[in-house]
Amino acid sequence: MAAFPADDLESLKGHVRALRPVRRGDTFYRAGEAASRLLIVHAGSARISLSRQGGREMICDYYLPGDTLGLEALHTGTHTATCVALETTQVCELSRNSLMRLAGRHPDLRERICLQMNRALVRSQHHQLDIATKSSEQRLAGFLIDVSMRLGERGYSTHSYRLPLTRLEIANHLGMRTETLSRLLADFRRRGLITLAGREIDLLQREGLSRLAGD
Amino acid sequence: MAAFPADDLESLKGHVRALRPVRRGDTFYRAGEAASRLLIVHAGSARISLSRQGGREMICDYYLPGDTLGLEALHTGTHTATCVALETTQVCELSRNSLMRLAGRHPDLRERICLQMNRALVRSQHHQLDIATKSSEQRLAGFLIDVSMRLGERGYSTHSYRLPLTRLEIANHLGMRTETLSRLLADFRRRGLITLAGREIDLLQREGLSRLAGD
DNA sequence: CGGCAATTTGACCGGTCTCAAAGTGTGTGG
DNA sequence: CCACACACTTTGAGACCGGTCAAATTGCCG
Repeated sequence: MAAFPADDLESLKGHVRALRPVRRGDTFYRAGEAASRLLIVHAGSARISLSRQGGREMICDYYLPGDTLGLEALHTGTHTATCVALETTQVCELSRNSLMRLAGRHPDLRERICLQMNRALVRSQHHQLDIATKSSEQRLAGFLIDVSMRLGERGYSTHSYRLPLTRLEIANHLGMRTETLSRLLADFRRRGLITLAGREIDLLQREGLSRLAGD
Repeated sequence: MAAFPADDLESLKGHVRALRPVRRGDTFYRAGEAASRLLIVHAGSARISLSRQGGREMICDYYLPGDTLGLEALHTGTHTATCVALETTQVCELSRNSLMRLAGRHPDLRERICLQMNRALVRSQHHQLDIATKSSEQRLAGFLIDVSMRLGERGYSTHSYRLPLTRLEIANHLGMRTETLSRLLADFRRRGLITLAGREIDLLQREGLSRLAGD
């Protein structure tokens, strides 16, 4: 999911409104609610999740600064997922009405929106592939690399970072149990692939992890 | 994935070109190829799949008459998935150029395209959820219901139909092995939930299957 | 009708899950 | 600033689902 281009935000000036920061766990929107706006992450991070009756829930994806929240609901008008802040997070809002009005005048704006939706679709399909065909170990290695790359795109270190999700959230996102995740992390550490202290992680052997991830 | 509305096709007259039917196994496009057009299924069915080096591949979704093929590539210009006919299938093509040109003049056309992409995204996320949180049995029950509903939307019987995919393809789509699928189908039959002869299937207890599917 | 692909069935194995319990952080209120 | 409570994380033991390998059976197309 590429960042929302800065020049684009520029052209939206006057239509985008910065909201006050929210804290970890606060909800941006819930599945079933009417969707009235698009949110753009300014600082912090967020996750979207789906849930089934019965309590089972899954974190479909996570979002970093520059990413757009609420795309799933853009054209239906109703949210199909729930979006929650992962840490203290600030977003800007763009109302659906302004967006619709602007879309007519700015072909490149709607290009960008569609492009982001496109990327979300491709990401989702690849995650499907991973969950269905890879082992837990491969998925975890892939995840560590994925986070690293996305942080890298935003100018942060790709080698050493703070995990944006808790163990519970990571396990859930990868379709495994926290116990399994914990064991795998311990294993990676034992093999010298990473160092780990709480949420702080160092990728000691990117190559090794990439190879493990299996593509 | 809703069907492409008939009145919309009407308005596209002169821009949409019917292609000659292709047979089962023929490829509409491959991952990596340049994307120059959108395809709309007229008769028959198709599937899209992703693959990793190493041969592992996954069928992400399947498409029935009225569905649109190639959405994943609409804005990047390069296909990220491979699309293959499931049976003798006829599609209509709409070139990307015409589409871009038309999009300016027809706000509702781009609404529709985005809406379809939206639906594809939501479907993909839900499939993620299913693969990650449901048992093989639940996924299979859910799949049988899903096919039934999609056929129903198109005016076919929801009770009795011909499976659009082979066992291998179904298993792959659901993230399990053909052996597992075969055993589960045998089980469903033994329990009186379905009858099955080759690809012809009857859902004897929709309710039971729905309950099994778990939501 | 022959041959090959698709499907089914069986036996066994292994990766993950489940249940349980012990550690480790972390935030809040006193 | 400390201490307590509670959430998060780790570790262990055992069970089970689904995968793997192998072989028999069925079905389909030339």
